[in-house]
Amino acid sequence: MSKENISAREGDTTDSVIATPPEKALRADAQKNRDKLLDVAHRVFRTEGISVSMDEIARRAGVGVGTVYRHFPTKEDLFGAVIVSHKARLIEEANQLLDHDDPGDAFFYYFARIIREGIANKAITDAIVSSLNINTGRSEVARNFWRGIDNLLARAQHSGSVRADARIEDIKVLLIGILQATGESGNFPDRVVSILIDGLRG
Amino acid sequence: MSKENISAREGDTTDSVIATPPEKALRADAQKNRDKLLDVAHRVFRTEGISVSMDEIARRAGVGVGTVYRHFPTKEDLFGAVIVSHKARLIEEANQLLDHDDPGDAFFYYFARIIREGIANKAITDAIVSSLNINTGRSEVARNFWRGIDNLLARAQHSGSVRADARIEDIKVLLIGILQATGESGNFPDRVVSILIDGLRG
Amino acid sequence: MSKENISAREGDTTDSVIATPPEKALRADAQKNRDKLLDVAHRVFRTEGISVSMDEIARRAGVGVGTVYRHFPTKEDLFGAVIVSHKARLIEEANQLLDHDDPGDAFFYYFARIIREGIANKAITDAIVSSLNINTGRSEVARNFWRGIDNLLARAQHSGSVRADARIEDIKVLLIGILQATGESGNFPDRVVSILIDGLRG
Amino acid sequence: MSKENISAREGDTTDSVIATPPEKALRADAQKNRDKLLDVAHRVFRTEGISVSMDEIARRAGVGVGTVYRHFPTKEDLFGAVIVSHKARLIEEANQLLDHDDPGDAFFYYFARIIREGIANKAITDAIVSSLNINTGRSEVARNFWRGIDNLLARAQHSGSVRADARIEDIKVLLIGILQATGESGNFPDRVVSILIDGLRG
DNA sequence: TATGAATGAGTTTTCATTCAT
DNA sequence: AATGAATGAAAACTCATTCAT
Repeated sequence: MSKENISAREGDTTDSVIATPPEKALRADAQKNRDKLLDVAHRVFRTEGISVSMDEIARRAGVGVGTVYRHFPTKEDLFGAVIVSHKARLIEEANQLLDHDDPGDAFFYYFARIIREGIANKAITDAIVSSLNINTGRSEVARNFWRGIDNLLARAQHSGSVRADARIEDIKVLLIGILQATGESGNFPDRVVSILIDGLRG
Repeated sequence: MSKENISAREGDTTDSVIATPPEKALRADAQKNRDKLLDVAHRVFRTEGISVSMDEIARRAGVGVGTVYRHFPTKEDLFGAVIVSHKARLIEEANQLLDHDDPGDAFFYYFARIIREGIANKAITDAIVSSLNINTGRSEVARNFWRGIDNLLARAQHSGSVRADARIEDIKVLLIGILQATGESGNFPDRVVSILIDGLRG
Repeated sequence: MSKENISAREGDTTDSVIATPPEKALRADAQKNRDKLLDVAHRVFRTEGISVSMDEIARRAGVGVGTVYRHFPTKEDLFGAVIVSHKARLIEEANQLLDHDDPGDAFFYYFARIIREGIANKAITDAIVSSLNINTGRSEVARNFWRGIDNLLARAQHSGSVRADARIEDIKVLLIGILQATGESGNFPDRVVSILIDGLRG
Repeated sequence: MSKENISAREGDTTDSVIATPPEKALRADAQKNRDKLLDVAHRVFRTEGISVSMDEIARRAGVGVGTVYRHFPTKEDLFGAVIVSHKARLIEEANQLLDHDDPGDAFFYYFARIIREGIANKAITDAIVSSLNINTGRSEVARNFWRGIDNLLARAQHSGSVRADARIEDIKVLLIGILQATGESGNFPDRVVSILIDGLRG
């Protein structure tokens, strides 16, 4: 598997999916704060894990805690929002990969892609990991995220590149597992990914 | 991989290694409390993870916190004690598997075995996970645990049953990953294990 | 020794040094709480010593423990704050006494002054006592405090009013000793001070 | 002041006064435990201060905590007992000094003697220090201890060697003060004692 | 009588969440 | 709307004292 034979969209960060806030439109300054908070939360959750205090997040975002709570009534909500924004980006990428010539390459590339993203950004790992819990998908985005992979998987299986018995749940487990296990190191685990992909081949 | 062609010791729980309490013999009542505490800690760590408070453990064991601390001076100590008893059992099993006829079967069986144990007991998962971080192995038991797998791995690679480029670190990542990923479900992830094992074959 | 021939500032409590709160201006309510806390801590440390719990201080101040910790992240910090305010006042006074006409009177007055302060406030005693142990002076304030006395001592010795062999360490011991010994009583020990001063005369 | 011109009884440790336990006669083994406990408590209070736990004392004495509490119903009681045994020895010495030729020497020697003892043995310091609190003397021994000094003081004042206005309370404060202040150092504070004695001269 | 296991209130400190300014 | 001060329920751990063995 190589991502070279794929029209890679490395820096593609069109947040079109995130842009839609839950409720009504926010005032400009409120939206700015919300973005700032998500941005800070991303960085902070990535480096420190979910254990950072809300005060710390508020401090780094340069706002009061009250403001954090205005936007995210619960710490879990903030964390969830971080998850969502990351997933949105990846969902888009999955959709584009559906058009790729080689279904096997597309799937394996995406599989490795997610791991790569997660390694480089603990927030994504957290996002994916926690999306297991919200399993059936409390959020639309979480559902879409896994559906994106599922589509690539189905196509790859249909083409015979991926073993027929693999299910999306298994992919979930593999991804979540490897992401959590390598989360701290920061290095892409080539051999391990290679093992997983070989195990997945049809 | 099939565990059937192995003199399986599924229920084998000979705790010969664990049975030896650290110090001298305890008074009857103290021993009863210590056992009760370990028992409660097992169950509680398994279901709720290590986040349970010592007060909660004391409450469920029907003793005062002071008693918990008399037996286990630190929460880490209590957690460690729970872990050690499990690991000790697994280590013993690994050593016995070194004598098995088919090195490949032995390794793959043990690989699955650990996952099975971890699935059944969150404490084991936590233990294995934390032993990765302390990498070189602060504790003798942790070192022995990984050494046991490494021995089986080397033998299986030598016989050609496992791919030559796999290293013990990769096995760690795979185990830790899958254990964390499936920890909540409680079911043995047959297909996922099959994928991993296929990916590991020589 | 007589403090009468000195422009005595018995009640002089110009807190010019203390008056400046550490950081920025606090919100009205926060400042009120901070003041209340310092006030309570003063009284409580004075009467009960530093063994009082933070909960107790919070309770007496009519605030939650969290509030105490917001203002003083550590018990030591709270204690330190109480102390600093007292020492700051005494340091200033020592500096002013350096200008006094009679070096002997100045020294003896200050010597008695400190005792008087310590008698009236157990926190000061504790502070002075603890500043002995940290000998070289962990805190700037502690160093300045003793330097203030040392300056007065040197001047008095040079003028022949105080025995030449006395060293600042001796003064420390005498002050600390008498403060601790009379701490509980609450009365100024006239005769004892007189004895000490006679023993110190040149 | 010199102790050389006095028939010094440096090692004199006849505990005749202590030997009388509060209640009835104890069984031999019980008495042995009581002695052991006092011995340990002496050493331990001296070096660690009153903050040592009862468990620690029991451990060092090689008995169970229960035994400690059988002999001393309260930690305070144990501490009190330590105090008493030390005072008893000093009381005897004071009584013998009443026969000394030079009343001034006798008093000053005893004064220094107590300091010396206290410096060498924090338990004594604690004993004397805490006897201030039990002021009027909850215990007979405490009363006798101070009466011993008072007798020496009166005789010295009558002979004109000690200033007439000094009272036993002042001596208390001076002793307690210097003992507490130099307690940690372990060195006899020559200059400070010299200052005190000069201040006390008639 | 001795032992040491058990107790549990109390200690310092943290942090998600609420609410007055 | 934003702020950040206040809250108080934990959490881990200690230790004087009691009591079953």
